[in-house]
Amino acid sequence: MAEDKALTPRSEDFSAWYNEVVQRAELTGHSPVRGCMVIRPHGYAIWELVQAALDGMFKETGHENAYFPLFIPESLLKKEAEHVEGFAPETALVTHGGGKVLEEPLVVRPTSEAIIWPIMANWIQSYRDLPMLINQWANVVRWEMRTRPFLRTLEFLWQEGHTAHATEQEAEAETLLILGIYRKFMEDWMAMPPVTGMKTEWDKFAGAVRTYACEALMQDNWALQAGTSHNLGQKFARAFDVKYQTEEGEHEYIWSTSWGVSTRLLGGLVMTHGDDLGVVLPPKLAPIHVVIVPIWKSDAQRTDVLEASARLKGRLEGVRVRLDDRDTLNPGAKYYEWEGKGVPIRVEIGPKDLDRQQVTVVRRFAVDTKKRKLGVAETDAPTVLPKMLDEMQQELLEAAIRRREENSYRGVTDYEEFKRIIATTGGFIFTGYCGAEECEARVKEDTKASVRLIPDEDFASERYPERCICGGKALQEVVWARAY
RNA sequence: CGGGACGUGGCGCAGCCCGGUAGCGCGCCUGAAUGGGGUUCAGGAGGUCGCGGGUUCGAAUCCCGCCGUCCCGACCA
Repeated sequence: MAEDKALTPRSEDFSAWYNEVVQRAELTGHSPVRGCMVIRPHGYAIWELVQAALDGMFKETGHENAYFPLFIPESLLKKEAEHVEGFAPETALVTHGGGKVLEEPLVVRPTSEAIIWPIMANWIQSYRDLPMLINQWANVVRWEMRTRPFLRTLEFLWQEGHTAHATEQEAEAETLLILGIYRKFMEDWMAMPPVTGMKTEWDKFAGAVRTYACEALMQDNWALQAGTSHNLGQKFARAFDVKYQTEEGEHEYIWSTSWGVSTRLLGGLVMTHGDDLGVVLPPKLAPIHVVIVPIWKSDAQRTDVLEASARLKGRLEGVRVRLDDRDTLNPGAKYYEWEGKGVPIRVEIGPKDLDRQQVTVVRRFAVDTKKRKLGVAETDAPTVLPKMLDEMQQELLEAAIRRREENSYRGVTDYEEFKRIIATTGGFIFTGYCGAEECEARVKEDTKASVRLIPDEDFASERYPERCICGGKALQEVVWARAY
């Protein structure tokens, strides 16, 4: 499918590799619109698995889906001062409709707080209506200067949760619950273990009181902000006049949250696991778990191997199997194609296998390379393959955790050492921090690394240095990295 | 938005300097053989040369303007 036989190796040019690999795997395609991408069927199938898993987790925790309009009257977006300041510069504005100039321009949603809260305000009357836990799956538009497939596009798909609570504590609990769900999803499904924590004051969501985030380390040791959960306090409630009546008959503003993950996750998936052959998919998010490649030389063999292939396919319950019986491609060509797309397991069935009553099983990756290719008795395959998929999922996670730990540097105090790490290996650098925005700005200027977050108790060091890397007194610990 | 490069069949490119009516590789279609790591041979289809204007007998090629893409920077939950 692809024009060149080999991908640019990751070690040579990670960015070029990334662009090539998403094309090679047919995850994305070019569009005639600047900065917008096409998500092709294989990419969209992965997104559907992401959606299904997250949607289930949201519903288990009491959330319901709804859908709100794409367009936001400009006046509504302007109601929350910080929010508009943050988003106005990157919005698309519809000024004409039906051939006429609109009386009021419509903003194409960059996020939906400004359209959701005026509507939800009417849904909420009483304390009995709370908490109100709403999610929507939608597309949003942000007019970014520079775009990259999945990582930053003008239009992207995401989910955005919006919840209303009676108390500040409940809103904070919700914000943290979702952060936990995101983390669990990234670990258990994506095998992309993030570091979690809180954003600095100046890096939080426009209009939030606190922003929590998941930051995952990619193979080039740059960080990817993979999900955010915001405690909005009463800022939006006040801006959009969202009140409820308490048991005592008083009128109070609600406390709200919002949270989201997007198709950017797919970029993270590629950059976390991909190799120089293409994408590597964790089995839980692989649209195809097992591809069967039949091999034959004569028509008689063709009949036999196709029959054996169909038999195996029928016995693999709960496994997503694809039988690649195209006779226009050589087996080798098929291997490359499916490896590029990240299919976890390939099963080859040829005359030699039939003779031995076995199938040849080839794993897309293997920590123990001796296990990459094995003969498995045909009768055992239906039990061996599902087990193998579970192992692969686990191995990917373990490898990613190992990589994150190996590339995390703790207790760094010397700025020269900090600069050296950023300039050579990169990774997460945990340091003491004075808390000054100017301090981060200077480091950013010097090294392009930024404060990713203030790590939560699961990631914080036992003791962090007393001094910030600027030499000032450290008030807290932060994690630095170069970021996408 | 500043600096640089580039827009030519689906993809990647050559041709442009020195104007004469478009070519290569991959992919695609047909047929045959092949088939355990990107198969081979033969035949074939496919192009408003980014858009608009100008110069010229004649423009992919020269000139002007616009649009777009990529890289660096600025910007970026």
